[in-house]
Amino acid sequence: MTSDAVPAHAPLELENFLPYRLSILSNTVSQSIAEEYTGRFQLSMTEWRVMAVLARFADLSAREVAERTRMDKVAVSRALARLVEAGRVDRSIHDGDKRRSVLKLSEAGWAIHDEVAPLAREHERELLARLDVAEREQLNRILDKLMSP
Amino acid sequence: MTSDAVPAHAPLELENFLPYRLSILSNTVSQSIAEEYTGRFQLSMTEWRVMAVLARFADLSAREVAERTRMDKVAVSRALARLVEAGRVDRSIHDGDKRRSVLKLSEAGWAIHDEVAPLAREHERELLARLDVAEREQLNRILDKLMSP
DNA sequence: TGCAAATGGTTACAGGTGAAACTATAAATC
DNA sequence: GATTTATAGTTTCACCTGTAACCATTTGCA
Repeated sequence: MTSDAVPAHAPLELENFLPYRLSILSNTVSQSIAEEYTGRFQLSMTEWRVMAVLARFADLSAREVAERTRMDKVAVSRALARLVEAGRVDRSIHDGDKRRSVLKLSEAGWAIHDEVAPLAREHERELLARLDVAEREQLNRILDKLMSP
Repeated sequence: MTSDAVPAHAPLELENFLPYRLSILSNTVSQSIAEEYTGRFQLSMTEWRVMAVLARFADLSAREVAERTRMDKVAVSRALARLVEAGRVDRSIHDGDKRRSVLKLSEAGWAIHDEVAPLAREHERELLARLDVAEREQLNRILDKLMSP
């Protein structure tokens, strides 16, 4: 008989499983922001991330953009190709190292940035509005701990 | 002169921008778990999610799996096709509705589940070990608030 | 009953993605 | 200074993804 040999299995409760919860939340938030700019500016999420980094740190190389965005260097290369093609990013070659590119937002890139950045900020504001001041501090501290090396 | 007409621009500080931090953390965590099973079991992340849901709730339809995993119905359809093909999920047809499928893990599916689930749990345990008890409670409460409808 | 609308699921298409291979340049080593 | 090794960036390949169109079945309703 097998009646006393049935294994327990112990399935995950996805709804309480932290990695799953983080994934759902992150996707929901990122997608709702992306909806605002993908249609309006023909801008993919990876492209926007590259632009946001170049807005904050000018004259980066492609590798540095990849490090800052934590994106794959191939993804960055392709996003940059589209952004340069669209005239949103200016690419030149590094003075002392002909392998490196030197990247910065163009006028047109800044114009888009200055429209998208407030939209993104507004989404963050709405999200944080669900939390009180103490919870926001807690969240920041917790994320710091979870993301530390 | 333009010296008093330079616009502020106000780029996002990605490193303090909540949606971005969530995205980085979520991707890091999910990928480190996925590394454990993609190579060993030829199992994609979407397939694992489908299996985890079917482990917890048997006899779901594909649409119900999509709802529970919050995945696109097309993604679910394709993951199921692969899982059924690999003999990891049994698919039959609903009694009173010939459109619906009725899905459950097979023996082989359960065997994989019983290896992967502990790996996933161990990763969550390691992640949560960075937090004290109070912080864990705070995180759960905060995620509930952020994810509520 | 008959027919339009809704639903479950799959397929086609048009991208996007990472791993690995590749090119060009620079740095290190001898 | 020549040769090996490392680095920046692109291209190729094989695969994954979402949207829209599609088929089959069921439901709603006249």
